[in-house]
Amino acid sequence: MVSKNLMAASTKPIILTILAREEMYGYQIIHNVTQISGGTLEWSEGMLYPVLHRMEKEKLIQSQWRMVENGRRRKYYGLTENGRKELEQEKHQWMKVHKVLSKLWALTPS
Amino acid sequence: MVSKNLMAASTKPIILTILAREEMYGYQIIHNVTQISGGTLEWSEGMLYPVLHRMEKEKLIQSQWRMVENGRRRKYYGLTENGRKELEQEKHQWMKVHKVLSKLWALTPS
DNA sequence: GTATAATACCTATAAAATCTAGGTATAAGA
DNA sequence: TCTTATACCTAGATTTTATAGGTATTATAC
Repeated sequence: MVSKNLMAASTKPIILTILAREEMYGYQIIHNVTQISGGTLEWSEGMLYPVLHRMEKEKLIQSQWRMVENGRRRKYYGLTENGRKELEQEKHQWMKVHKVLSKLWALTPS
Repeated sequence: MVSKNLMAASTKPIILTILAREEMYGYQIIHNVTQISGGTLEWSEGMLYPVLHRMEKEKLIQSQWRMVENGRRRKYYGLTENGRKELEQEKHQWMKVHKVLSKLWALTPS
C-alpha cells in the first residue's frame, strides 16, 4: 500500500502516460494500473472517476461514449494536445524531485 | 516550481532524511532544502511549521529548544526511533512508485 | 431460473489538509 | 534609525479527498 500523498502525486502522471499510449475507459484503467504496478497500486472507482472528470474539465483528456457488442456502454478517454504537454511537464517534475531524493539518499548517513 | 501534489508527497521523506543525518531547526531546514535541491524546491515557513508540528505529534520527530550564543532561541528537531522506521518505509514506497513510472515511461510510445 | 459476481458508470457529503496572510520578537547591517 | 534577516507561530477560508453509497447490465454458478 502506498501513502495518500504519494498516491495523489502519481495518479495524474500515470493516467496521462497510460492514455498517451492507448484510449481507455475508467474501469479498464483501474485494472491496467493494478496489473502494471504488480499490485503496488490499487485504485478504487470512487477515487478515479472524480479525477477523470477533473482532468477532462481541465482539458487534459477528452471522453467519448462507445457501445460495445455486448450492449454495454463505455466511456473512453484519450489525451488532448494539452494533455500531452502536461505529461511532459509531469515527467520532468517527477524526475527533478526524484533526483533530489536520490541525492539525499545516496549520501552516507552520519 | 513543483506541483502541489508532488510537493506534498516529497515533503515528509525529505524532512525525515535531512533530520536523520543531523538535527536542525525549521528555518535551517528551509534553507537547506533550497540549497540541496538547487532551487527546485522552495519551501515557505507557513508550509513547513505545521508539518513539523504534525510530525512531532505523530512521534516521528522530537524537538528541543536551544539558546544560541547570540541570544536567539531555536527549536531543534531530531528523528525518533519511529521516525527512522518511517523513513525506511517512505523510501521503499517512493522507489516502488518510481519503478512503476519508470516502467511506463520506458515503453516506446505507440 | 435465480442468485451472485463482475462490469461499468456516477456523486453527495463528511472529514481532512493546505495555503494565505497574517502575527511576534530579536539581531544585524545600512 | 530603519530595513532586512533570523526564527518562530497560527486562525480560518478554501480546497481536496475518502467513504459509502447509488444505478444498470451481463456473465457465471448453482
